[in-house]
Amino acid sequence: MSEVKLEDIVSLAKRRGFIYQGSEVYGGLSGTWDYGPLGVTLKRNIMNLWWKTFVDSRDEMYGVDAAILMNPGVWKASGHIDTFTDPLVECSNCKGRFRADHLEGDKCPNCGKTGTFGEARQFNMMFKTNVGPVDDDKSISYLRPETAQGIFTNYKNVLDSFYPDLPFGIAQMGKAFRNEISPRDFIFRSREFEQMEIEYFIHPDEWEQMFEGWIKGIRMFLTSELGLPAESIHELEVPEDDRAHYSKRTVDFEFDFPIGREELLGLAYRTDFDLKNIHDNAGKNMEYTIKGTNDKFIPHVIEPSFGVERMIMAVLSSAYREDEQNGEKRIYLALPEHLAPVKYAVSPLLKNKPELVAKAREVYDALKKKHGNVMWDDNGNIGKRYRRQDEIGTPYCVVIDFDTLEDDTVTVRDRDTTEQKRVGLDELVERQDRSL
RNA sequence: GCGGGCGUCGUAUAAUGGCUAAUAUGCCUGCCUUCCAAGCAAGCGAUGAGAGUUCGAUUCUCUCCGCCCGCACCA
Repeated sequence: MSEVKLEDIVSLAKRRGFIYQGSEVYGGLSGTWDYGPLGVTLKRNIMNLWWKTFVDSRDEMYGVDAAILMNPGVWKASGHIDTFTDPLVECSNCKGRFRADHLEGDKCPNCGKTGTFGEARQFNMMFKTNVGPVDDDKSISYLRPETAQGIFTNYKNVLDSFYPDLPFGIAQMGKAFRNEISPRDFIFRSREFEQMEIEYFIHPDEWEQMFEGWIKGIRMFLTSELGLPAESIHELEVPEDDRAHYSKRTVDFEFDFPIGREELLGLAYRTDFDLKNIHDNAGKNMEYTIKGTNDKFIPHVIEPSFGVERMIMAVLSSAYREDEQNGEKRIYLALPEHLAPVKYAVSPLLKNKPELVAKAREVYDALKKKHGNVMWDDNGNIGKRYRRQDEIGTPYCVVIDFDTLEDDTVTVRDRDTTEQKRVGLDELVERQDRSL
């Protein structure tokens, strides 16, 4: 399973309508990806599952959906304008480029020459744009490089509307943009991506136990909900040197991707850094008063930050299977049933028998009405349909044959075992599955 | 962003400075088919974009775009 190659996933994703290169007909645009009919469903299933797990099924969570364009003051205060701007210098000898603030002296780390560096140039990883019709310095804004700030800027609004007890959290899913120097590895690092983030507001005295609680919650989500194999998930305690300056503890959840072990999501204790910024810079009181007391303080924050595309890549690569069937290679996606873009494929055993087709249509309509994500498939022969559905991860293929006409039972074929069971129609339609 | 490699139907591959760019698979239409890519027949579908050299370029050259590998980057 660790032998899954990224190119196999990319090829399947394109061939079967999950993920295409962005702007492909115009030659593409580096770092962008488009989701096809199956991909968008898979993606939404994952996002809905996350929302259901961390927001809908909890009492202390609140959702928001903030604007992508924000007042540039946000990015000044957050440090993004300063720290996302890396001064780069170029060596005139070997043409290598390096971050000026990472160099020791004027010796080129590549070719070893000294005194070959030109002037440092700024490179900002935020996408800059202009708000309003006038293109001048005053109109500059940025596409958000993270969704977190849209939560912090609404912290006060949520307080005013709900005044929840601590601890409570605000969650958001949405697009973020980073002008990466080199987007790579399929959807793993792209310039436009989607985040799912929570800012969990706590009393500072409780941060350690809250942090542990989030570690457990995340583990549970990755394994029980997303169905990722526990042995492929690794928790990395990020050492102080590698942490953001405001973070007192960060744990990266890493995953064994086809491209190697890489970060899947991050969990960071951000202290009161962000709210304090707003408190100090925007002149707004961000303090929280414990109800019935005069105990006032700026809440601290624990931030789980998920990348949607990385979840998708983890799910796809851990679901990708190849095995042998009658001497032929069989490719299938062992997706958890509740994530699969198509849950049932319905076929008449034979396409040229009108009574079978009519009955199959009935079954299809009934299942579609009940479950939504059901596909009609009468292409070629039955074996071909099975293989086709295997590749897109459809857990169940329902086949209507001559017996169905007699006793209202159908064949349900299982994707992973390829075994077939005879199931009553009523039982199938009323079957409770894990809904999203 | 640097260095190297690469770019041919949806996918995977082949070939060529000159006839209609080939094969498999896929897709599609018809026939057939009583459970794991069967068969028959017809069809669709590509030289990434632009410029140059040339009588003629998919092939050679250049620019751009994109992909892959390494370096760097990944707040």
